Amino acid sequence: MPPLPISPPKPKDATEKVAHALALAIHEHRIAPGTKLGEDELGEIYDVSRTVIRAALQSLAHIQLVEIQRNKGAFVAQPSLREAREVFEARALLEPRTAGSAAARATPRDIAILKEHIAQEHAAMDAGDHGRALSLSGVFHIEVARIADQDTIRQFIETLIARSSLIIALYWRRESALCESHAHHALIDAIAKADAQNAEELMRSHLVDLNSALDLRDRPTQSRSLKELLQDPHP
Amino acid sequence: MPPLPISPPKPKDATEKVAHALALAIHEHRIAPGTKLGEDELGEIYDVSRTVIRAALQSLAHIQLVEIQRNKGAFVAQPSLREAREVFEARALLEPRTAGSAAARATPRDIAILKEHIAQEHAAMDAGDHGRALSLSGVFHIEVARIADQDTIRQFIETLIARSSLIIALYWRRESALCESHAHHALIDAIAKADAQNAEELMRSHLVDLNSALDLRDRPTQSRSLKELLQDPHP
DNA sequence: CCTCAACTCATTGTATACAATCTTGCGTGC
DNA sequence: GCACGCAAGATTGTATACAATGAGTTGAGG
Repeated sequence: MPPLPISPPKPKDATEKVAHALALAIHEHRIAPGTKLGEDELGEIYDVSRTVIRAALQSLAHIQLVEIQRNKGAFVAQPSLREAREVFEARALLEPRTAGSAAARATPRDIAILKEHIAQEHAAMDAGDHGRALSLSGVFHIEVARIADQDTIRQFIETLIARSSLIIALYWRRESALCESHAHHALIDAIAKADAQNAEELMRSHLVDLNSALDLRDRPTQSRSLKELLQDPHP
Repeated sequence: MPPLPISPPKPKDATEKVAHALALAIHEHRIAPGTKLGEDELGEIYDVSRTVIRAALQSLAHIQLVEIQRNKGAFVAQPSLREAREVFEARALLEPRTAGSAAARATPRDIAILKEHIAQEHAAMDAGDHGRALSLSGVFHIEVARIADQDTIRQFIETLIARSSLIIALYWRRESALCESHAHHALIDAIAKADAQNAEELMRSHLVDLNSALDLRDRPTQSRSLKELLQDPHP
């Protein structure tokens, strides 16, 4: 039996490598929303040509992790309040049912993979690496969707998780705990018991909790700098 | 008041132009699933360099209209039976609620746009241009999602509609009618009356009808050539 | 001292050239 | 005659070079 694949399968070509590396950096909050991603700069960092960089950026733009402005370049996306709300509405629509399906289909191996996730999340937390813990908790949701064995919906959820990472970076209420591993642990239990209804309900409340850890209220002025607001007001 | 925008906004750069042209050709069933899309060939047709063609193909690959195989090239996608079922499951999950939202938000102008769609569908049908009629009926669904004013879900629906076009090309039961304009007309009425519940139910049954016009039963052997099946068994 | 405009420079959009990989056809050996 | 292997052609993957657009700067004029 091959080792448990925690991360998605290794990318084969240079473009995917760069795209994954960038996506990971964004998910782990090592690059802030709004950051300019210059092509030459990235090309030098990853030691590939701009051709590869551009392909990777386009790929990330399609899942809305970065925003490409014609003749201006690529920036790490800054989801608006409205987009943030939409993303979590869509997650609330898709993920609970998916968790239920996962509970109905999960194999012992799947459970092991999920538990391995939890372990890694804890390890990252203990190491104080909040970015990595957050990233892993996103992958957890994707893994649940994978177990549900619905590729189409899983792909949608992947993009929603990706955008959620940006949303958390922008709108997380710092006084809130956002300690996801407890909710994830309960979810694993339900899935392991093939209790679809409970899994569905746990996922639903987990998403509600996540939402309340965010500050998605309307606000007259944003906290970001005026310059950023003027150069990228989400047209 | 500007003219009613039936099609999405005009693409600005060469890449988008090519991507839209290719997507339209696929939606109108002018290119069959499985067709090889050579880069040089397309470059000559659209009079742009392979750089542009590759970007367009990657864009289409992301919405799964084409499948790119490393070092082999791009092909018009051939959704498997399983994928076909998943796509319609996802549509059933997303579109009815979206139609309900659309009914709650539609403006008179929105209604006019939808009616214009119906008219164009009828015109295409009368002209015997089934491909164009089919493509327009897809755009109708996208337009409903736009009216619902949920960009995130609209984007998901767009990809589902795109793939549906391929699925219809592959699995349509020719004895079936697939005459969508009646269902669309009823839907417009419900939306115009702001009857969300009725719109939701009409969309649901419309999707059921669509599904029964397809033959998604398991089949031991496919109707396509052995070579195609062996070179692209959907790994 | 401030404003505006033109120019320079940096960055992106596109095209072309080179390298790597796959397909295909032919030739050799059995 | 058939199968295997090798080589030539074709196609994609990547890098580089050129063109076009935008941003920042510097200078003159008010």
